[in-house]
Amino acid sequence: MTDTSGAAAGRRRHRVREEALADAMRIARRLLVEEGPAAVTVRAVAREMGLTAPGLYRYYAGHRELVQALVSHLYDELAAALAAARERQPADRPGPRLREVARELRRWALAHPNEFTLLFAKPVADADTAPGAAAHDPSWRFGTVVLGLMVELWRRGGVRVPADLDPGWAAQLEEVREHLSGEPVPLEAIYVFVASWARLYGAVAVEVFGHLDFALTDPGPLFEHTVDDVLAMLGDPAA
Amino acid sequence: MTDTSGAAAGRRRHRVREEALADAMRIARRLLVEEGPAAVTVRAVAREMGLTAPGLYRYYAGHRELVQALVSHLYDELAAALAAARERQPADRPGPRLREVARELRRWALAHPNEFTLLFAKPVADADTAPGAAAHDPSWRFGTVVLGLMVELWRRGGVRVPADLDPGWAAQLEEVREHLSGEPVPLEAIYVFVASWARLYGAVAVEVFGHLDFALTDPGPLFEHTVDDVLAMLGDPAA
DNA sequence: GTGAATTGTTTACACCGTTAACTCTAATGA
DNA sequence: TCATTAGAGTTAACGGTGTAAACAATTCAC
Repeated sequence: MTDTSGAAAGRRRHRVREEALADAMRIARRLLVEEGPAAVTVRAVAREMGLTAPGLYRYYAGHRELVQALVSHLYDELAAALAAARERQPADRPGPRLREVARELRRWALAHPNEFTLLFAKPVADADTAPGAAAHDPSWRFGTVVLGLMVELWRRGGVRVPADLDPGWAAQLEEVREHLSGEPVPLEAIYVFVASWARLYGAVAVEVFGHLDFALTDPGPLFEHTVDDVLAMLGDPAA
Repeated sequence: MTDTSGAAAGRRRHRVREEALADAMRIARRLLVEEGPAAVTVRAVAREMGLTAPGLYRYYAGHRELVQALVSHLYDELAAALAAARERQPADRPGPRLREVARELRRWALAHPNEFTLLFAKPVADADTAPGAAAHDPSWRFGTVVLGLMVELWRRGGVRVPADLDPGWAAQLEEVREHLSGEPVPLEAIYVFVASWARLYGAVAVEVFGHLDFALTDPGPLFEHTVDDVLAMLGDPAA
């Protein structure tokens, strides 16, 4: 009647499919949050979508793909949260921006322990996360927010570059540099970036997984101290 | 015939039971290593022990208890490995001892990723790990090896205590202090211990979970640098 | 020897991932 | 327009899982 064009119909079926996929993600997410990682199951998601288990196979090739899609979805969400945090500070002050982003990373992780666990503690590297194929994997999307600010800090000078850079690293760090929008960042600075990144990420992980519970009820100040250190290492002029 | 004493029989049945428990742990461990965490299952362990699934319930109340026992077992093994590493350095040099222990922690984690994941990334604190009931939980057994060396370092002086200690921490740190064999360690020093511990643990975790793979093929030197920092923070005279 | 633990078993139920075969509906194309 | 085809969904089935109940057998204690 109104529109019998094939292209429009094609677009519509595509849209419906997209909505079903989004629905599955919404449900999987809720199961993860409310009942833990073990609850995000093919049958449970299918059930809540109003269809039988094999029906879900029209959308995901199996349980593995389902949770992989969820992981990717969560990386995007985290990246968006970090980007939003970054925008809460003036663009010309990368130091405060990085601090805000670091805080948001911790906040997000603490507020979403199940999600963070899924992202952080994938038992074994997915094999396609080998060094080199960095830019394509989902985790890059949120790491890049932090890395971008570090580049910004480097541009303003002040990053304390180490004198003795392990020679074996040149090749890999080179690889990372290529993904930094062609910035001529020296390898020594990239090394500092990686070290800083590892420190922030590690601090959050240790706290989220409760390995500080034996001593601290509020590790917040400890984390602030870590951020101070990292910013000092990156030569934040406002630190 | 030889011995019909009830006590001896009781001891024997007890020994047999202990052996069955040890057997279960051995099998669970192998399954964890060779086929991942998902493979350590009640039925699989029972099967390999030569009995039916419900039979295993005479030894473990359920799947949860089984893997909990495995976790405890692994904590003990890790603690033993760290203690052995500690003994590889002279007793009067706590700095090198701590370095050796830190290296062993990393080595163990990298050599046993599945085990480390199980220990580190328990999705949610087991609720009995709340601050206070520290000394009883299995993780204390291996954390104490590191903490003990830190106390030793403090005793030689040199630990840089922070001037501004968050007042809210006094109570919990006090709790930790009590488990340090009655040493009169100042709370500020204990704060440094916790911070150092978090840093080491976090560095290992980030590496084991592959979050440095995007940049580094060999994060070893980075870890050495972290140990340097920690030892400096603890005022190692030999650093 | 008798009673009671201890250690197993078989059976059963509900859930899981996944495959195969089938139906129905909607888009496609001559 | 009408036959064809691709897509979405179904039911049935297989092997795997955790766990509970009821039962049998062995071994310990007195």
